[in-house]
Amino acid sequence: MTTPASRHRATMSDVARLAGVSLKTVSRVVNEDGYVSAATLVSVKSAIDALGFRRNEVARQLRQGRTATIGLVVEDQSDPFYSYLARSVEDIALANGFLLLSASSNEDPERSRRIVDTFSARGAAGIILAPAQGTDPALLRAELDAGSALVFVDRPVPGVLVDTVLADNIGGMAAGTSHLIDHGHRRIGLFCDDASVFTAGERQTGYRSALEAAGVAYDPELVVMMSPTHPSAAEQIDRMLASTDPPTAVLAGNNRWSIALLRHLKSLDRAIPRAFVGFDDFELSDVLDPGITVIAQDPAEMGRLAVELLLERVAGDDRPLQQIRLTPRLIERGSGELSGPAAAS
Amino acid sequence: MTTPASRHRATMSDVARLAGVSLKTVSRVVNEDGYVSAATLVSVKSAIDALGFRRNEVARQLRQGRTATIGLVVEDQSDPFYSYLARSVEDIALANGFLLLSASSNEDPERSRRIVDTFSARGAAGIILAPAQGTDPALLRAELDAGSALVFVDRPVPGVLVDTVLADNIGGMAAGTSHLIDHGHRRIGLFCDDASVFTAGERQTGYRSALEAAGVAYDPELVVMMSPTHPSAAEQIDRMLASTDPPTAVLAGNNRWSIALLRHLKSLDRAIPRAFVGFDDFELSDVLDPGITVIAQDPAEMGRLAVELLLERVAGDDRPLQQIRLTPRLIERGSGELSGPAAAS
DNA sequence: GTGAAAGCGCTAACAC
DNA sequence: GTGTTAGCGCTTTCAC
Repeated sequence: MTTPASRHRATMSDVARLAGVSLKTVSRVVNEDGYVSAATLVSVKSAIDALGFRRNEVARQLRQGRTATIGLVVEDQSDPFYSYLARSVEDIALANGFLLLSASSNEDPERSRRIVDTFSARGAAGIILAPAQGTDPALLRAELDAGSALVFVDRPVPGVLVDTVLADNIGGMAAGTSHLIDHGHRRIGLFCDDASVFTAGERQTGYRSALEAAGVAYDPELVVMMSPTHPSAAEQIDRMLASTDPPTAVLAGNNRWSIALLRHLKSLDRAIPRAFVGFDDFELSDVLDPGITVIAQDPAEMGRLAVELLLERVAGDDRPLQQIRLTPRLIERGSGELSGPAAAS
Repeated sequence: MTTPASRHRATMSDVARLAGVSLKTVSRVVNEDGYVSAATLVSVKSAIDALGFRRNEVARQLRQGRTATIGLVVEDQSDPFYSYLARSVEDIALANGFLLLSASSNEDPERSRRIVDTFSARGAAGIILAPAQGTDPALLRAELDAGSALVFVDRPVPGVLVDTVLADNIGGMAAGTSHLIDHGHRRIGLFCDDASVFTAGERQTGYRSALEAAGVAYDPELVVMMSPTHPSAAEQIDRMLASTDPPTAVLAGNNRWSIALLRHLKSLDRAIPRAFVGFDDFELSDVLDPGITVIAQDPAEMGRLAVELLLERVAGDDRPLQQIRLTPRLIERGSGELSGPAAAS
């Protein structure tokens, strides 16, 4: 291994001494700020090269009171929905000279709070947050009062008014439900997360409103709301499919539920129960047979809008609050177009 | 909990003034360092609460000359392989009080260099790097000389000696190739990235060595090496499958190639050509029909080992260089067990 | 047990 | 054009 007790990193003073100028002149050169004569410019630049000087960003940050860093907190960085969102945030942040601190809340409000707290103490210029359920509004308000910029993605925190980018979960799920109804289904199962998860609550609302609009009675036996990793999730799937009046079509409330359902159905060696529509697109949805019809969100677009809003606020934008809803897109691939018992045209 | 009136963040001096003690005493309380009498402890703590004081980490970092931050640079944060790796790094970093700066190199050495540079200027205690092909060893050595700790994951940079965690790409791909040979295949196609990508080069070596060990002649017509997103990738797949003596089995060099191949085959409405084995596991590999046999890496384990090595170095560990190779695991799911024309037992 | 003073490396304000 | 002086908020050193 190299460097136990090696080279000290050169500072601006070192450069100034070598170039025979003052500290401030070096600062001017490094920051391309103010006027420096051609001759000093050259000598300072060569001193910088000779010493391998690089500006210490921590010192700069302390002096300026702000940093070119933004924090991103999502539920799980390894969930494809969030990893696409994160990648998009990263690209735009980097292009604007900002670095990204990122972390996963694990849907734990305490972990989320600790992360936001630390990001803030590190002087993050702003934070993009997909708040965990149960996040305390008061703590976030304190954060705002302390001067942090904040943008919510995917879900809001009731009572905290900041720029927000959400999907139209109600409209999206209503569209997916109507799509199945249009193909003759009347008994449509819904598997989604617990209603305490904001998006799951909205999606359930969309499901019910589409049923109602079509005059189909709501049957609670057809709705399972829990995490797909919950111990009894598989059992609930079996119970619903084995009931005396089983669903002829199934809706999955998010990508994790889609995958859990498809995996479980395959393990039963049972075809998709006539029809299937999933919320969120996922890799290989088009390669399965039949292709999986989905209500696709655009996580990259969500990330892009969030980071652009944040960067504008950081730059001093004081427009009124922005509340954006992105419209999901129904992508027909086959699984959602399998006809039910009472097929319409 | 409401905020103090001021929009200004309270400092240690503010707390000291309110508590009627010196700055240093507050520092002692905040850092739980040295002895403070019970009475002062109480008054300082209540002043901290009253003002909503939180230590300014940037100032602390400047003074201490180090930060509790580690940087992670991968090819693409939204690639599942790297997102699992990143998630694992994040969890262990957070558990040790470190935050994660993360970015994607996009396989661009210039972007990678800029990121590493910035991480370093921000005082990252260490960096975990999946180096882009073409990364300049001299720049990384300069980084090391400046005192940064560095660990490579997934690939090394020739000539830069730091702790490294790699997969046994040669052994893994040899095992996958032998598996197909054992099932009677003699003409085995290989699709992988260009050999300039370290892992692709090693995997091709593993493929060739397994062929050689079995006395099967190497046929360059059966090997395509390029990015699966390369404009002519689809054309190359078609060409190989339509040749007069097509492969009876196919190997994919990574998860992106597996998905590209499966998608393309589906679009041709063509079954997997007798047999298929992919390097890297991927979501839904078990749900496809037949299930996809893979040579699975363990990205979470790779991340865990890398961050643990890094944290130990940061803590002053000076053991000799660690060079770890993780053994991939062949997971049989059906697609790799379809017999070829000359099936053995 | 506690405090005063110095200084981390930089930028802001204002000289000259 | 360039330099001087402060000081960001904290930790370190050393004195009491």
